[in-house]
Amino acid sequence: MANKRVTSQDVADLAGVSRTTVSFVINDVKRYNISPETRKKVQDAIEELGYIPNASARALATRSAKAIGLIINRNPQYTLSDSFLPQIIGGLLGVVNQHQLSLLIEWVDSGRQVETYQKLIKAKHIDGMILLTPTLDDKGLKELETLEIPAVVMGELEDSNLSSVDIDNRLAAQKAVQHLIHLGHRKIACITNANITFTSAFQRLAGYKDALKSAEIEYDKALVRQADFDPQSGYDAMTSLLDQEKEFSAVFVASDNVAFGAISAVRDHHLCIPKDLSIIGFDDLPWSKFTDPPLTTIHLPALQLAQNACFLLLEQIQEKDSIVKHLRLDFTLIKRKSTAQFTN
Amino acid sequence: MANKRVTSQDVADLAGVSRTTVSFVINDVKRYNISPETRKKVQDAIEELGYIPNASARALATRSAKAIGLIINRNPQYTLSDSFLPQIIGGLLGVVNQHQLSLLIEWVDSGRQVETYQKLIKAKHIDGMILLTPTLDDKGLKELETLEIPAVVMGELEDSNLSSVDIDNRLAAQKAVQHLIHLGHRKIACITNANITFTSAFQRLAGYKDALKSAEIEYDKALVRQADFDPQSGYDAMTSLLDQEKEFSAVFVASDNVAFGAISAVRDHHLCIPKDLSIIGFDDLPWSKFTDPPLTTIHLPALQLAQNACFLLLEQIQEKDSIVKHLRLDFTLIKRKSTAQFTN
DNA sequence: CCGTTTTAGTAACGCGGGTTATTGACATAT
DNA sequence: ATATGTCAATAACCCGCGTTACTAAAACGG
Repeated sequence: MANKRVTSQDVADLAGVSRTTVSFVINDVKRYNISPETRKKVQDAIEELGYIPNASARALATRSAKAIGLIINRNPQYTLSDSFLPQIIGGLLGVVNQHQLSLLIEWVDSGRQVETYQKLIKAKHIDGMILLTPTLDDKGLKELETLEIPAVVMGELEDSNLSSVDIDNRLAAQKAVQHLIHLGHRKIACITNANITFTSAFQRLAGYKDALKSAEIEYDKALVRQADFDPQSGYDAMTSLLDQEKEFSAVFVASDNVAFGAISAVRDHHLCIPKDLSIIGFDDLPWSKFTDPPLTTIHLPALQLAQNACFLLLEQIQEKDSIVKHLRLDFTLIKRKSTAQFTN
Repeated sequence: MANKRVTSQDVADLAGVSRTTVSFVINDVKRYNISPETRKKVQDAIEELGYIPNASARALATRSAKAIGLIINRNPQYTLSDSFLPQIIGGLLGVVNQHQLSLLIEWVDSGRQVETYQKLIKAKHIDGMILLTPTLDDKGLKELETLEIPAVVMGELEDSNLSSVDIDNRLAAQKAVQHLIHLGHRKIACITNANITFTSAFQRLAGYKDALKSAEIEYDKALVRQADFDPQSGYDAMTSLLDQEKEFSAVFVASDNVAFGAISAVRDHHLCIPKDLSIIGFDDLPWSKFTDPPLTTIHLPALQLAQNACFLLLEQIQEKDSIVKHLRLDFTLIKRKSTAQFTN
């Protein structure tokens, strides 16, 4: 490289002051008053040399990385079709940039969560982390609690000491299914968004059951399928439902992404939505209003969830003894055209 | 924090050796032979203390950050509905993890690219960067060339010294439109994927023109609209096309995401795809086969593009004088159900 | 005019780890 | 027995910056 590195010493030399003074100017240390003239001299020198402090050196000296990590707890293949991720990243980047931080993305192999979390934090690559799509069987999360590491989970955990941000998945799912019930449906199938080791899948399924129970409809296992995040799994699940004898007039699909595949399967069975079959989704992805028919769904404030997760995390990082919080944001039932009154 | 930091000195003390030896063991420095016994002692000590080297200190000493950056050159709002981003991140994470690196995500405000690039590199936050969705008017890119910074562009640039990875957008677009022409269509509209300051939009539009030209069809500006990445803009563009007098029997939409909105608009005009109107997309997103009707499109190997971009970047980082390369991966025309023979 | 306080700026150390030059111990050659 | 050459391990310095403790000069008060 032709352009050799510029250090704060170079700035100091050019400005005719000490390195300490340069540091004071840069970090705007109030306690030590430095005269306007020297301040100006330093700033000019910085400008002239195009000096930018070395992040690693800074991190080393201050013991803080000025970075947070987004931890994706899934096999990458699932991530590929995740229409949710961009929104989360967008939300995080907004906040992170505002605070002059960096965003690191990592994905952890299921089964080696503990090591990965430890490595990230101990290496001081990041000051804290935001955990995506937690699973019930993640032993790493338990470990995290004891490690006293700043962390926020995007999702709901039962009796955990980790802060979390999410909507009330269970309640939202219940509302979704109740919407179907209000429309007169009694035989309601369910396709989960994922394997029920994922807490979101578990809770949405629980909400489905709640709704049935409160309407005194018997839960029928034969009407439930587990999908796997992507449209293809939704297609397969719906096909499986339609190919069996069981009758049903509506389906609660616990993710729009999955629902998209499910709708396609319905079409291939030459059934009409919502005439023959009502479908309600979950997530309200950016394209959900453009499906055919436009998808009735639960709107989930993805951007705000991400932003709030970030705020919570920053709070934790700054004050070491901040309280654990479980934020619940509001969801909305968006009625579009994929659900209709039950007609026999 | 209860758990105080473990340094290499602690390891050295426990193992009864010097810090230097610990370093040699960790980095497996071949030149200095250390006896199996001491190696074992050190490794045991590392294990016992759960020692993990501090990333910042390491970066400082080695002058390499062990991290690369993914630079998103767009306003975050556009990113939110980008079905492409997860695939790119997935591809990058795979390679990056394999090489024990970290992935940083940044987005740059248009207009301040230069500062942002400089800041990232000079601060040594990252060793190199991958630039997404370049625009023709990005002065920062020109600057990058002179800075001799490891960088790879995902996209095509004309006469640039920066390495790049992409498909041949222009040719692919041409093939797409030719497919329509082969089906007998002559009046073919076009909706770009984005503003044509984005090179991908510019080139796909150029391919569209190429195809028309080689079939001796006159280019008609009235049949062209610019979209803006997301389905909504596709909906608006298609609506605008349909609402004017001009006739057309097919549309080339330069992005599936945009096409998705466009299809919705067609439906709202009570037209049938492909009977009344053929549509061909571009990108082949994970859900494109589930649209109604399944979308004929250009498949773009997103994962491989990302992986190759990463490989190229790593090469550049390792050997400082590696040659500039412009990789062109293959695309495929995926014929599904949204295009049909022209019938008057 | 001299002690005291304030102000402006600096020397020096530490953050944690990579790396070079050097040492001392031991084996080999003369 | 002395010189020469390995080998294993280490002392010491460097990376670039933050920060504490200290100093010299100026301002102040009586």
